[in-house]
This record gives sequence, C-alpha cells and structure tokens, in this order.
Amino acid sequence: MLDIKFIRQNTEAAEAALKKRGEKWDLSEFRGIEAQARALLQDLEELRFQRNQASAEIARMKREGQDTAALMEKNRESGARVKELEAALEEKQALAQEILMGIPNLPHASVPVGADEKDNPVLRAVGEPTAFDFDPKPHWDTGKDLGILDLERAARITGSRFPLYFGAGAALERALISFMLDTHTREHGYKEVLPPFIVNRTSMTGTGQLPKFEQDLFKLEGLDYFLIPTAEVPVTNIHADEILDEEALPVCYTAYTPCFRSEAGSHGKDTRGLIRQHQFNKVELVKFCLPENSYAELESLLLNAEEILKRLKLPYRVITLCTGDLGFSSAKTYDIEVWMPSQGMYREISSCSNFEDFQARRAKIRFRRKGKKGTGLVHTLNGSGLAVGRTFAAILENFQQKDGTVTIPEVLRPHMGGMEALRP
RNA sequence: GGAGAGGUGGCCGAGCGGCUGAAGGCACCGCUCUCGAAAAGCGGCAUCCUGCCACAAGCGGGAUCGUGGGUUCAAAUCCCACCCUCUCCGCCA
Repeated sequence: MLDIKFIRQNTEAAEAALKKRGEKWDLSEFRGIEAQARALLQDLEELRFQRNQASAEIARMKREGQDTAALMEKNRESGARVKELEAALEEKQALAQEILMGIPNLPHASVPVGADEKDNPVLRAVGEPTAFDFDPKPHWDTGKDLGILDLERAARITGSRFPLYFGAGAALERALISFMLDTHTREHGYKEVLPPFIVNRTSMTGTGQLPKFEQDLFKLEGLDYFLIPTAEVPVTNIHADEILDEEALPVCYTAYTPCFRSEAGSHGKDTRGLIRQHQFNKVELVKFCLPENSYAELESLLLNAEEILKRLKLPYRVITLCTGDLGFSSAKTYDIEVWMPSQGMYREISSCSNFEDFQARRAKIRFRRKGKKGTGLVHTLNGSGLAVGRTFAAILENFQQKDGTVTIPEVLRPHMGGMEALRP
C-alpha cells in the first residue's frame, strides 16, 4: 500500500512511476474521494467535539443536581447525526481503501525501465552452462528412470501438477531443505522458523496477495483461510501490528514451507516435470530492517541465496527485473536463474525483493528509534533461498552422467548418509 | 466437542456507567545526588487519524481498553455476536 499523503502531495510523480510499470493510473478520482472523506471526517470530528463537551456539561450539572433534560435531548439529536456522518465517512473511506489496495508499489529509482521480461538486464552470470558429450535428458525422464519421481501416480492421488518422490529422491529433497536451512541459520545469521501453512485473509492482505490475486490461491472451503503460496506470507506477518525496537533490527528469518499455487492461467506452460507444480517446497529468507538499510540488505539477501547455488556448483545468472516485470508489492527485484540443460535456458529459482514500506504499511509493522518519539514503518524483504523442487530438477539435469546416474553435490552428501550418486 | 475463567498501555496489573487514554508497579529515557556506579529523589514515557502549519516544532480536535454491533445524553465499564487464550473433561496424531 502506498502512503496516502505521498499520493496527495506527489500525485504526478506517483502516476509517472506507475506508468513505468506499464500501468496507466489516473489518481485524480482517488484524490477526490479521499478529499471528500477528509471533509466528512472534519465535520464528524467537530460534531463529536460538541457532543463530548455537552456530555461533560451534563455530568457536571448532574453532580450539582441541576436539570439536564434539555441538554440530553439536544445530544440525542447530535448522536443521530453522528451516526449518519459515520456511515457516509465509512463509505468514502472504503472506496478510497479499495482503490489504494489495488495500486502496486512504485519501482525504485535504480530499477531499469522496461516493458516485460525481455528487458531484464543480466547482472552477473556465475559458472558456465553445463557441457555434455551426450544428449542431456530432462529431469522428469531421469527422475522416472531412477525411480525417485512419479508424477503419474501423483496425478492419481490428487491431480496434475503434484509431486511424488520416492527413496533417494525424497531423501535428496529433504537433504536440500536441511542444507539450505543449515547454511542460512549457521552461516548467514537467519533465525529458523516453522510457520503455519494456512493463513487468514488479513495475513494475505498484509503481504499483498489479496485482494488482487485471490484466483492464484487455494482457499479452504467454508473458511476464510488460504494455503500459503510462499512462506513470505506467514513469516512477514509474524510481526504484523507490532512496533519493533530499532536495536532489534534487522530481523532475519528463514523458513522451510511447502507452497501451494493454483497456477490459474498457466495451463499450457511447463506441463512436464517439477518446474510448475501446485505444491512445491521452498526455503524462504525474510528480513525486516530500517529504511536506510534496505537496499544494502537486499544485496546481502541476494548473495545469501546465490551462495546455495555456488555450493551446489550449479551454473546460474542473476537478472534485475525491469519496471514492467516487477511484482505487485515489490520496489525492486532480482531473480536468480539456474541453468537447465534439457531446456537450454536459465530458469527462475529465486526471486529476491525489497518491498520497502509497502507491506509494512499494510501489515502495520513499525519500529521505534531509540530515544526518539514516534514510529516509522520498517522495510520488508524476502527471497527464495531456494525453490527446492526446481533445485532438485537442476541437480538431476546438470549432474546427470551418460550412464544415467546423477552425481550428488558434495555439500549434500553429509545430509544423505554419504551417498555420492543416484543410481537406477 | 462439553464445562468454566479470562482478554486493559513495552510488561505486570487496578478500574466495572460520567471528573479514566486509563491508578499503582516494572522496564525505559532525562535530571539531581556521587570521583564514578548502585541506591534514593524529581520529571518524562501508548498508537493512529485530523486542523492550523513546512509531511518540523508547537497548539487544538477525534478515535482506540480482543473484534463487530447494541443500550445510553455519556461505555474499558451494561447487553448481544464473533475471535482468541488458559483450566478441567471427552476425543485424538
């Protein structure tokens, strides 16, 4: 959510920034509604002031044993008028709020201007695309041949786009989760959390999934609860409605959760394999920090995520999302893309974003500076560290051997009882 | 699922129709005292919105005692619904 005061005072700048995202916003209507709401508020407050004064007067007169009937009658009337104004105000405020909740975040000045994903510049590439002296198989074939992945049976259990791992495959998935969490907690200074996988509407609204993207979520029937599409939602909302001490910042959490996405509108895309599933595992990184530090924190969060790929020895590149490709809540996003040999291209495996105060304003996450009065909104950030299913796929593809075995990255072996390769 | 108790400021905790945005304590921040510290004393210390105004300071106003409604001239206090927490019983991974 953007700052109303900012919009009020910098309407054109806000519109220009939104235009960079490829969205046309005319905020004059919003300004008008918001101005009407404030005018109503002033009338209402004036009326309530008079009523409060009269009530105090009644109390004083009663104590002195005077007759208060006339004043009470007068206040009864203003009470009715207060209710009318309250209703009118609420209507205007709801309207303004609805518009405001639908406005995406403004891109940071450092975000390259562009129309879509084709305009995302590459920031750096690490490692070379894996070279093979044979035709590399896609991970779904390798997984099937090794007997560790069974997407057909998963479809029987649930439906399409659900995973089913067996044996060393299940162990590899679990090893990846452990390896990622251990690295982030022991070496990168994050605190591990294991949050609820189902959240309420308020939490979903706090991080920006709602109200706009309800069709992307799985909702529980008969309840206003949703399956989380990312750990970002429960973990960011840990501090909703809180005022954090300046000294406590930055607060850094890492969380493993399964993620559930309905993938509405992506029927034709990535129909095979682990790339696009309704359920997948992810280790997430989440930070709460002071506004002046958030861009430095974004860089370090990005490096923390990259470190996982470096240690797994998977080739990857980092791209900066251009203004047109930015997510709804984000002010700046880097995507990390891993090399997928069977597709001959890099595929997203992590997305690291600075939301500035956009989520903090919605979820009311604030901080207080030492010795100063008043509060400020923290900046929130998050990034995948990493998407586990896609990492699994990348390992199967990049480390496959001609004989059909897959070499297990060295850093994972301690998590897999010393196993060195996946064999049929 | 059944029975009961309760949700008040950063924390503990009083209030149970008006003078209570809220006693008292703890924590925290100033100051006094001290060579310094401790102790003691004095003072300060919720959030959000809003008007004047420079989105400052300051002054004024409104709202907020789990959430939403209701009663009343007036609600933290009374009534209703819902949510949550705790205790006991039942069931259960």
